[in-house]
Amino acid sequence: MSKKGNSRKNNFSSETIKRLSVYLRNSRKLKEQGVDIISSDKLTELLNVKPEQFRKDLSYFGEFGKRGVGYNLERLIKELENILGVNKQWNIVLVGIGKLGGALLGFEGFSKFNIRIKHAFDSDENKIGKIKKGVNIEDIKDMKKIIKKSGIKIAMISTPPDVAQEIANILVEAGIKCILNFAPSVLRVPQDILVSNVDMASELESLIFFAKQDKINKV
Amino acid sequence: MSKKGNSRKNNFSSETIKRLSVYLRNSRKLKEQGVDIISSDKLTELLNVKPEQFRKDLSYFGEFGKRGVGYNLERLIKELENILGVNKQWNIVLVGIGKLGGALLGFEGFSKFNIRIKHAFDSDENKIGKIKKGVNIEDIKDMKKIIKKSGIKIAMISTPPDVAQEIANILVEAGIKCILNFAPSVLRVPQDILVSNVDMASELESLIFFAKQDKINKV
DNA sequence: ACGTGTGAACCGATTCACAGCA
DNA sequence: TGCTGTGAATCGGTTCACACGT
Repeated sequence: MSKKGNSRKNNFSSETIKRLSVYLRNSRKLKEQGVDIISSDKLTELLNVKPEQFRKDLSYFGEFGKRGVGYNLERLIKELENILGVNKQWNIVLVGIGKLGGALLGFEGFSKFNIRIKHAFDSDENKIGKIKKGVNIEDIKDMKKIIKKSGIKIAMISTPPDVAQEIANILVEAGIKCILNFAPSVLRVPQDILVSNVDMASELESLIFFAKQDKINKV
Repeated sequence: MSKKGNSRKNNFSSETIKRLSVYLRNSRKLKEQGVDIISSDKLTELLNVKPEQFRKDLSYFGEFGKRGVGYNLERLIKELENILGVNKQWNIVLVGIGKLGGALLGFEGFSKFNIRIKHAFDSDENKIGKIKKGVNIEDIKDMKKIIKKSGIKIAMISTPPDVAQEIANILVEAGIKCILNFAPSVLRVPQDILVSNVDMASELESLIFFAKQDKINKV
Protein backbone atom coordinates (compact mmCIF):
# COMPACT_ATOMS: atom_id res chain seq x y z
CA MET A 1 0.00 0.00 0.00
CA SER A 2 2.90 2.33 0.69
CA LYS A 3 4.22 4.00 -2.42
CA LYS A 4 7.91 4.68 -2.17
CA GLY A 5 9.11 8.23 -2.23
CA ASN A 6 5.72 9.73 -1.68
CA SER A 7 5.36 12.16 1.19
CA ARG A 8 2.87 10.92 3.75
CA LYS A 9 0.90 13.15 6.00
CA ASN A 10 3.92 14.60 7.66
CA ASN A 11 2.39 16.17 10.71
CA PHE A 12 4.76 14.42 13.04
CA SER A 13 6.62 16.26 15.75
CA SER A 14 10.26 16.28 16.74
CA GLU A 15 9.21 14.08 19.64
CA THR A 16 8.35 11.43 17.09
CA ILE A 17 11.91 11.58 15.78
CA LYS A 18 13.42 11.31 19.24
CA ARG A 19 11.26 8.29 19.90
CA LEU A 20 12.37 6.68 16.63
CA SER A 21 15.91 7.00 17.92
CA VAL A 22 14.90 5.18 21.09
CA TYR A 23 13.10 2.50 19.07
CA LEU A 24 16.24 1.97 17.02
CA ARG A 25 18.41 1.58 20.08
CA ASN A 26 15.96 -0.86 21.61
CA SER A 27 15.50 -2.84 18.40
CA ARG A 28 19.23 -3.30 18.09
CA LYS A 29 19.43 -4.54 21.65
CA LEU A 30 16.61 -7.04 21.08
CA LYS A 31 18.24 -8.21 17.86
CA GLU A 32 21.48 -8.84 19.73
CA GLN A 33 19.49 -10.89 22.19
CA GLY A 34 18.38 -13.11 19.33
CA VAL A 35 14.83 -11.83 18.78
CA ASP A 36 13.70 -11.84 15.16
CA ILE A 37 10.04 -10.87 15.13
CA ILE A 38 8.26 -8.78 17.72
CA SER A 39 4.91 -7.11 18.26
CA SER A 40 4.49 -3.42 19.05
CA ASP A 41 3.18 -4.51 22.44
CA LYS A 42 6.31 -6.37 23.40
CA LEU A 43 8.71 -3.90 21.84
CA THR A 44 7.35 -0.94 23.75
CA GLU A 45 6.62 -2.54 27.10
CA LEU A 46 9.96 -1.44 28.56
CA LEU A 47 10.03 1.97 26.90
CA ASN A 48 7.34 4.03 28.60
CA VAL A 49 5.67 4.26 25.21
CA LYS A 50 2.26 2.91 24.28
CA PRO A 51 2.15 0.42 21.39
CA GLU A 52 -0.23 2.63 19.40
CA GLN A 53 2.19 5.51 19.78
CA PHE A 54 4.92 3.34 18.29
CA ARG A 55 2.71 2.29 15.40
CA LYS A 56 1.58 5.85 14.77
CA ASP A 57 5.15 7.11 14.81
CA LEU A 58 6.15 4.56 12.19
CA SER A 59 3.04 5.20 10.13
CA TYR A 60 4.38 8.64 9.14
CA PHE A 61 7.12 6.90 7.20
CA GLY A 62 5.60 3.71 5.87
CA GLU A 63 4.23 0.30 6.75
CA PHE A 64 6.91 -1.87 8.22
CA GLY A 65 4.93 -4.51 10.10
CA LYS A 66 2.84 -7.52 9.15
CA ARG A 67 -0.74 -7.61 10.40
CA GLY A 68 -1.40 -10.48 12.71
CA VAL A 69 2.33 -11.07 13.05
CA GLY A 70 4.47 -8.14 14.13
CA TYR A 71 7.72 -6.53 13.01
CA ASN A 72 10.76 -8.19 11.56
CA LEU A 73 13.55 -6.64 13.59
CA GLU A 74 16.16 -6.74 10.86
CA ARG A 75 13.85 -4.88 8.50
CA LEU A 76 12.74 -2.49 11.24
CA ILE A 77 16.32 -1.59 12.15
CA LYS A 78 17.20 -0.95 8.51
CA GLU A 79 14.11 1.23 8.03
CA LEU A 80 14.77 3.22 11.19
CA GLU A 81 18.42 3.74 10.26
CA ASN A 82 17.26 4.89 6.89
CA ILE A 83 14.63 7.27 8.24
CA LEU A 84 16.99 8.78 10.78
CA GLY A 85 19.85 8.96 8.30
CA VAL A 86 22.31 7.19 10.55
CA ASN A 87 23.24 4.66 7.89
CA LYS A 88 25.87 7.07 6.66
CA GLN A 89 28.49 8.93 8.65
CA TRP A 90 27.72 12.44 9.84
CA ASN A 91 30.48 14.88 10.59
CA ILE A 92 29.85 17.57 13.14
CA VAL A 93 31.86 20.31 14.82
CA LEU A 94 32.23 21.11 18.51
CA VAL A 95 32.83 24.61 19.85
CA GLY A 96 34.17 25.16 23.35
CA ILE A 97 36.52 22.55 24.79
CA GLY A 98 36.01 23.08 28.51
CA LYS A 99 35.02 20.35 30.89
CA LEU A 100 31.82 19.48 29.12
CA GLY A 101 33.31 19.89 25.66
CA GLY A 102 36.14 17.57 26.64
CA ALA A 103 33.65 14.99 27.81
CA LEU A 104 31.73 15.29 24.54
CA LEU A 105 34.95 14.73 22.59
CA GLY A 106 35.37 11.42 24.37
CA PHE A 107 31.75 10.33 24.35
CA GLU A 108 31.55 6.87 22.79
CA GLY A 109 27.80 7.15 22.33
CA PHE A 110 28.33 9.27 19.22
CA SER A 111 30.55 6.93 17.22
CA LYS A 112 27.98 4.20 17.76
CA PHE A 113 25.53 6.30 15.81
CA ASN A 114 27.95 7.18 13.03
CA ILE A 115 28.46 10.63 14.45
CA ARG A 116 31.99 11.96 14.24
CA ILE A 117 33.40 15.16 15.66
CA LYS A 118 35.48 16.34 12.74
CA HIS A 119 36.56 19.71 14.07
CA ALA A 120 36.88 21.14 17.56
CA PHE A 121 37.34 24.83 18.27
CA ASP A 122 38.39 26.91 21.25
CA SER A 123 39.72 30.41 21.86
CA ASP A 124 42.22 29.40 24.55
CA GLU A 125 45.79 29.62 23.28
CA ASN A 126 46.79 26.82 25.63
CA LYS A 127 44.34 24.45 24.02
CA ILE A 128 44.73 25.44 20.38
CA GLY A 129 47.00 23.06 18.50
CA LYS A 130 46.67 20.29 21.05
CA ILE A 131 45.12 16.99 20.08
CA LYS A 132 42.44 15.57 22.35
CA LYS A 133 40.75 12.23 21.77
CA GLY A 134 42.20 12.23 18.32
CA VAL A 135 40.69 15.58 17.40
CA ASN A 136 42.89 18.58 16.71
CA ILE A 137 41.72 21.66 18.58
CA GLU A 138 41.64 24.61 16.23
CA ASP A 139 41.49 28.36 16.67
CA ILE A 140 37.99 29.75 16.83
CA LYS A 141 39.16 32.55 14.54
CA ASP A 142 39.51 30.05 11.72
CA MET A 143 36.17 28.41 12.46
CA LYS A 144 34.06 30.10 9.81
CA LYS A 145 36.52 29.37 7.05
CA ILE A 146 37.06 25.75 8.07
CA ILE A 147 33.36 24.96 8.41
CA LYS A 148 32.53 26.58 5.08
CA LYS A 149 35.19 24.50 3.40
CA SER A 150 34.05 21.28 5.08
CA GLY A 151 30.38 21.73 4.26
CA ILE A 152 29.43 20.44 7.72
CA LYS A 153 25.85 21.28 8.74
CA ILE A 154 25.68 20.28 12.42
CA ALA A 155 27.41 21.89 15.41
CA MET A 156 27.47 21.51 19.18
CA ILE A 157 28.09 24.52 21.39
CA SER A 158 29.60 23.92 24.83
CA THR A 159 30.99 27.38 25.52
CA PRO A 160 30.18 29.64 28.48
CA PRO A 161 26.74 31.21 28.08
CA ASP A 162 27.96 34.75 27.51
CA VAL A 163 29.67 33.92 24.21
CA ALA A 164 27.21 31.29 22.97
CA GLN A 165 25.16 33.76 20.91
CA GLU A 166 28.22 35.17 19.24
CA ILE A 167 29.39 31.66 18.38
CA ALA A 168 25.96 30.78 17.03
CA ASN A 169 26.07 33.81 14.74
CA ILE A 170 29.39 32.71 13.28
CA LEU A 171 28.16 29.14 12.87
CA VAL A 172 25.12 30.31 10.94
CA GLU A 173 27.27 32.47 8.69
CA ALA A 174 29.46 29.44 8.10
CA GLY A 175 26.50 27.45 6.83
CA ILE A 176 25.61 25.40 9.91
CA LYS A 177 21.91 24.40 9.84
CA CYS A 178 21.48 22.48 13.13
CA ILE A 179 22.87 23.39 16.53
CA LEU A 180 22.86 21.34 19.70
CA ASN A 181 23.32 23.94 22.41
CA PHE A 182 24.65 22.95 25.82
CA ALA A 183 25.19 26.53 26.96
CA PRO A 184 22.47 27.77 29.31
CA SER A 185 21.38 30.59 27.06
CA VAL A 186 18.57 31.01 24.58
CA LEU A 187 19.99 31.41 21.09
CA ARG A 188 18.47 33.69 18.48
CA VAL A 189 18.88 32.28 14.99
CA PRO A 190 17.20 32.68 11.60
CA GLN A 191 14.03 30.67 11.02
CA ASP A 192 15.65 28.05 8.83
CA ILE A 193 18.17 27.08 11.52
CA LEU A 194 17.23 24.38 14.01
CA VAL A 195 18.41 24.69 17.60
CA SER A 196 18.03 21.99 20.21
CA ASN A 197 18.89 22.80 23.79
CA VAL A 198 20.34 20.57 26.46
CA ASP A 199 20.02 22.64 29.60
CA MET A 200 21.26 20.62 32.53
CA ALA A 201 20.88 23.27 35.18
CA SER A 202 17.29 23.88 34.17
CA GLU A 203 16.56 20.13 34.18
CA LEU A 204 17.94 19.88 37.69
CA GLU A 205 16.03 22.93 38.81
CA SER A 206 12.81 21.41 37.64
CA LEU A 207 13.66 18.21 39.52
CA ILE A 208 14.28 20.29 42.61
CA PHE A 209 10.87 21.83 42.23
CA PHE A 210 9.26 18.41 42.26
CA ALA A 211 11.49 17.17 45.07
CA LYS A 212 10.24 20.13 47.08
CA GLN A 213 6.61 19.30 46.33
CA ASP A 214 7.28 15.74 47.36
CA LYS A 215 8.29 16.94 50.79
CA ILE A 216 5.20 19.07 51.11
CA ASN A 217 2.87 16.32 50.01
CA LYS A 218 4.27 13.26 51.60
CA VAL A 219 6.17 14.05 54.79
CA MET B 1 -5.75 39.14 45.37
CA SER B 2 -3.49 36.16 45.80
CA LYS B 3 -3.96 34.41 49.08
CA LYS B 4 -0.77 32.93 50.37
CA GLY B 5 -0.56 29.21 50.79
CA ASN B 6 -3.62 28.43 48.76
CA SER B 7 -3.27 26.01 45.91
CA ARG B 8 -4.23 27.56 42.62
CA LYS B 9 -5.42 25.60 39.68
CA ASN B 10 -2.29 23.55 39.43
CA ASN B 11 -2.68 22.10 35.98
CA PHE B 12 0.73 23.29 34.86
CA SER B 13 3.19 21.00 33.12
CA SER B 14 6.83 20.29 33.74
CA GLU B 15 7.50 22.52 30.74
CA THR B 16 6.15 25.39 32.79
CA ILE B 17 8.75 24.67 35.46
CA LYS B 18 11.59 24.51 32.98
CA ARG B 19 10.48 27.85 31.57
CA LEU B 20 10.38 29.37 35.05
CA SER B 21 14.02 28.38 35.36
CA VAL B 22 14.79 30.19 32.13
CA TYR B 23 12.82 33.25 33.29
CA LEU B 24 14.84 33.31 36.50
CA ARG B 25 18.13 33.15 34.64
CA ASN B 26 17.04 35.92 32.31
CA SER B 27 15.64 38.10 35.09
CA ARG B 28 18.93 37.91 36.96
CA LYS B 29 20.81 38.92 33.85
CA LEU B 30 18.52 41.89 33.28
CA LYS B 31 18.82 42.93 36.92
CA GLU B 32 22.61 42.86 36.62
CA GLN B 33 22.25 45.13 33.60
CA GLY B 34 20.44 47.63 35.79
CA VAL B 35 16.84 47.03 34.74
CA ASP B 36 14.30 47.43 37.56
CA ILE B 37 10.88 47.11 36.00
CA ILE B 38 10.01 45.25 32.83
CA SER B 39 6.93 44.17 30.87
CA SER B 40 6.23 40.59 29.87
CA ASP B 41 6.69 41.72 26.29
CA LYS B 42 10.22 42.95 26.80
CA LEU B 43 11.24 40.17 29.14
CA THR B 44 10.29 37.42 26.74
CA GLU B 45 11.34 38.95 23.46
CA LEU B 46 14.73 37.22 23.50
CA LEU B 47 13.49 33.93 24.92
CA ASN B 48 11.42 32.31 22.16
CA VAL B 49 8.48 32.56 24.53
CA LYS B 50 5.28 34.54 23.98
CA PRO B 51 4.43 37.12 26.64
CA GLU B 52 1.09 35.45 27.39
CA GLN B 53 2.88 32.18 27.95
CA PHE B 54 5.08 33.90 30.52
CA ARG B 55 2.09 35.47 32.26
CA LYS B 56 0.15 32.20 32.22
CA ASP B 57 3.12 30.31 33.65
CA LEU B 58 3.37 32.77 36.54
CA SER B 59 -0.38 32.79 37.08
CA TYR B 60 -0.23 29.22 38.42
CA PHE B 61 1.70 30.54 41.39
CA GLY B 62 0.38 34.01 42.08
CA GLU B 63 0.16 37.58 40.81
CA PHE B 64 3.56 39.16 40.67
CA GLY B 65 3.09 42.02 38.22
CA LYS B 66 1.37 45.41 38.27
CA ARG B 67 -1.26 46.07 35.62
CA GLY B 68 -0.34 48.89 33.34
CA VAL B 69 3.22 48.80 34.64
CA GLY B 70 5.01 45.47 34.48
CA TYR B 71 7.13 43.36 36.80
CA ASN B 72 9.52 44.52 39.48
CA LEU B 73 12.57 42.40 38.76
CA GLU B 74 13.76 42.17 42.34
CA ARG B 75 10.40 40.86 43.44
CA LEU B 76 10.10 38.58 40.42
CA ILE B 77 13.51 37.02 41.06
CA LYS B 78 12.65 36.38 44.71
CA GLU B 79 9.31 34.83 43.79
CA LEU B 80 10.86 32.61 41.12
CA GLU B 81 13.62 31.49 43.49
CA ASN B 82 10.98 30.71 46.01
CA ILE B 83 8.76 28.77 43.61
CA LEU B 84 11.67 26.76 42.25
CA GLY B 85 13.13 26.18 45.69
CA VAL B 86 16.58 27.40 44.75
CA ASN B 87 16.75 29.83 47.66
CA LYS B 88 18.12 27.04 49.75
CA GLN B 89 20.96 24.66 49.01
CA TRP B 90 20.15 21.29 47.46
CA ASN B 91 22.48 18.37 47.86
CA ILE B 92 22.52 15.73 45.18
CA VAL B 93 24.52 12.61 44.38
CA LEU B 94 26.26 11.61 41.18
CA VAL B 95 26.75 7.99 40.08
CA GLY B 96 29.32 7.09 37.45
CA ILE B 97 32.47 9.18 37.24
CA GLY B 98 33.49 8.56 33.65
CA LYS B 99 34.10 11.33 31.16
CA LEU B 100 30.66 12.84 31.45
CA GLY B 101 30.46 12.32 35.20
CA GLY B 102 33.80 14.05 35.59
CA ALA B 103 32.52 16.98 33.57
CA LEU B 104 29.39 17.18 35.70
CA LEU B 105 31.53 17.24 38.85
CA GLY B 106 33.25 20.33 37.54
CA PHE B 107 30.22 22.05 36.08
CA GLU B 108 29.99 25.56 37.54
CA GLY B 109 26.42 25.95 36.38
CA PHE B 110 25.21 23.92 39.34
CA SER B 111 26.75 25.90 42.19
CA LYS B 112 25.19 29.03 40.73
CA PHE B 113 21.80 27.48 41.39
CA ASN B 114 22.63 26.28 44.89
CA ILE B 115 23.06 22.73 43.67
CA ARG B 116 25.90 20.81 45.30
CA ILE B 117 27.16 17.36 44.47
CA LYS B 118 27.57 15.96 47.95
CA HIS B 119 28.51 12.40 47.08
CA ALA B 120 30.01 10.80 43.98
CA PHE B 121 30.06 7.05 43.40
CA ASP B 122 31.88 4.71 41.07
CA SER B 123 32.73 1.01 40.94
CA ASP B 124 36.25 1.44 39.57
CA GLU B 125 38.88 0.66 42.23
CA ASN B 126 41.24 3.14 40.62
CA LYS B 127 38.79 5.97 41.14
CA ILE B 128 37.43 5.09 44.58
CA GLY B 129 39.07 7.10 47.31
CA LYS B 130 40.34 9.79 44.96
CA ILE B 131 39.14 13.35 45.33
CA LYS B 132 37.94 15.10 42.19
CA LYS B 133 36.79 18.73 42.14
CA GLY B 134 36.62 18.61 45.91
CA VAL B 135 34.32 15.60 45.95
CA ASN B 136 35.46 12.30 47.38
CA ILE B 137 34.66 9.39 45.07
CA GLU B 138 33.09 6.59 47.07
CA ASP B 139 32.48 2.92 46.46
CA ILE B 140 29.20 2.14 44.80
CA LYS B 141 28.80 -0.73 47.25
CA ASP B 142 28.34 1.79 50.05
CA MET B 143 25.94 3.95 48.04
CA LYS B 144 22.67 2.76 49.49
CA LYS B 145 23.82 3.17 53.06
CA ILE B 146 25.36 6.59 52.50
CA ILE B 147 22.35 8.01 50.65
CA LYS B 148 19.92 6.69 53.25
CA LYS B 149 21.94 8.34 55.98
CA SER B 150 22.21 11.64 54.12
CA GLY B 151 18.51 11.87 53.28
CA ILE B 152 19.36 13.18 49.81
CA LYS B 153 16.46 12.96 47.33
CA ILE B 154 18.03 13.81 43.97
CA ALA B 155 20.54 11.82 41.91
CA MET B 156 22.25 12.02 38.55
CA ILE B 157 23.20 8.86 36.68
CA SER B 158 26.10 9.03 34.23
CA THR B 159 27.01 5.37 34.05
CA PRO B 160 27.16 3.18 30.95
CA PRO B 161 23.66 2.24 29.80
CA ASP B 162 23.88 -1.45 30.69
CA VAL B 163 24.15 -0.79 34.43
CA ALA B 164 21.88 2.26 34.62
CA GLN B 165 18.76 0.29 35.53
CA GLU B 166 20.56 -1.58 38.28
CA ILE B 167 21.84 1.72 39.69
CA ALA B 168 18.37 3.23 39.50
CA ASN B 169 16.97 0.33 41.51
CA ILE B 170 19.50 0.88 44.28
CA LEU B 171 18.87 4.63 44.26
CA VAL B 172 15.15 4.09 44.68
CA GLU B 173 15.73 1.67 47.55
CA ALA B 174 17.97 4.29 49.12
CA GLY B 175 15.14 6.83 49.10
CA ILE B 176 16.00 8.89 46.01
CA LYS B 177 12.87 10.54 44.56
CA CYS B 178 14.20 12.34 41.48
CA ILE B 179 16.70 11.08 38.93
CA LEU B 180 18.40 12.96 36.14
CA ASN B 181 19.48 10.20 33.78
CA PHE B 182 22.29 10.81 31.28
CA ALA B 183 22.61 7.15 30.34
CA PRO B 184 20.96 6.31 27.02
CA SER B 185 18.54 3.82 28.48
CA VAL B 186 14.93 4.00 29.53
CA LEU B 187 14.66 3.49 33.28
CA ARG B 188 11.81 1.62 34.91
CA VAL B 189 10.95 3.07 38.30
CA PRO B 190 7.95 3.13 40.66
CA GLN B 191 5.25 5.69 39.92
CA ASP B 192 6.22 8.08 42.68
CA ILE B 193 9.76 8.47 41.34
CA LEU B 194 10.46 11.21 38.81
CA VAL B 195 12.96 10.53 36.03
CA SER B 196 14.20 13.16 33.62
CA ASN B 197 16.33 12.05 30.70
CA VAL B 198 19.13 13.90 28.98
CA ASP B 199 19.83 11.80 25.93
CA MET B 200 22.53 13.44 23.88
CA ALA B 201 22.84 10.80 21.21
CA SER B 202 19.11 10.89 20.59
CA GLU B 203 19.13 14.69 20.43
CA LEU B 204 21.88 14.55 17.85
CA GLU B 205 20.11 11.86 15.89
CA SER B 206 17.03 13.98 15.65
CA LEU B 207 19.14 16.91 14.44
CA ILE B 208 20.62 14.63 11.81
CA PHE B 209 17.14 13.74 10.66
CA PHE B 210 16.34 17.38 10.11
CA ALA B 211 19.73 18.09 8.55
CA LYS B 212 18.95 15.34 6.08
CA GLN B 213 15.52 16.83 5.27
CA ASP B 214 17.19 20.16 4.76
CA LYS B 215 19.30 18.64 2.01
CA ILE B 216 16.32 17.05 0.36
CA ASN B 217 14.25 20.19 0.46
CA LYS B 218 16.72 22.88 -0.35
CA VAL B 219 19.57 21.56 -2.46
C1' DA C 1 -7.82 -15.01 15.48
C1' DC C 2 -4.14 -11.76 15.81
C1' DG C 3 -1.64 -7.55 15.47
C1' DT C 4 -1.05 -3.61 12.32
C1' DG C 5 -2.38 0.87 10.46
C1' DT C 6 -5.21 4.87 10.98
C1' DG C 7 -9.37 8.13 11.11
C1' DA C 8 -11.90 9.93 14.97
C1' DA C 9 -12.29 11.31 19.68
C1' DC C 10 -9.99 13.12 23.32
C1' DC C 11 -7.03 15.74 26.19
C1' DG C 12 -3.65 18.97 27.50
C1' DA C 13 -0.97 22.92 26.35
C1' DT C 14 -0.72 27.21 23.86
C1' DT C 15 -2.69 31.30 22.14
C1' DC C 16 -6.38 34.60 21.84
C1' DA C 17 -8.97 38.25 23.36
C1' DC C 18 -10.56 41.00 26.68
C1' DA C 19 -11.95 42.30 31.54
C1' DG C 20 -9.70 44.37 35.38
C1' DC C 21 -6.74 47.35 37.63
C1' DA C 22 -2.85 50.92 38.19
C1' DT D 1 -3.89 54.43 28.45
C1' DG D 2 -0.97 50.35 29.20
C1' DC D 3 -0.06 45.96 30.77
C1' DT D 4 -1.47 42.17 33.66
C1' DG D 5 -4.25 38.07 34.63
C1' DT D 6 -7.22 34.63 32.86
C1' DG D 7 -11.45 32.25 30.94
C1' DA D 8 -12.47 30.75 26.18
C1' DA D 9 -11.03 29.20 21.74
C1' DT D 10 -7.74 26.85 19.32
C1' DC D 11 -4.23 23.79 18.10
C1' DG D 12 -1.46 19.71 18.17
C1' DG D 13 -0.29 15.46 19.98
C1' DT D 14 -1.89 11.17 22.19
C1' DT D 15 -5.07 7.57 22.74
C1' DC D 16 -9.07 5.01 21.27
C1' DA D 17 -11.36 1.82 18.61
C1' DC D 18 -11.89 -0.68 14.79
C1' DA D 19 -11.29 -1.92 9.79
C1' DC D 20 -7.94 -4.40 7.32
C1' DG D 21 -4.71 -7.77 5.89
C1' DT D 22 -2.43 -12.35 6.91
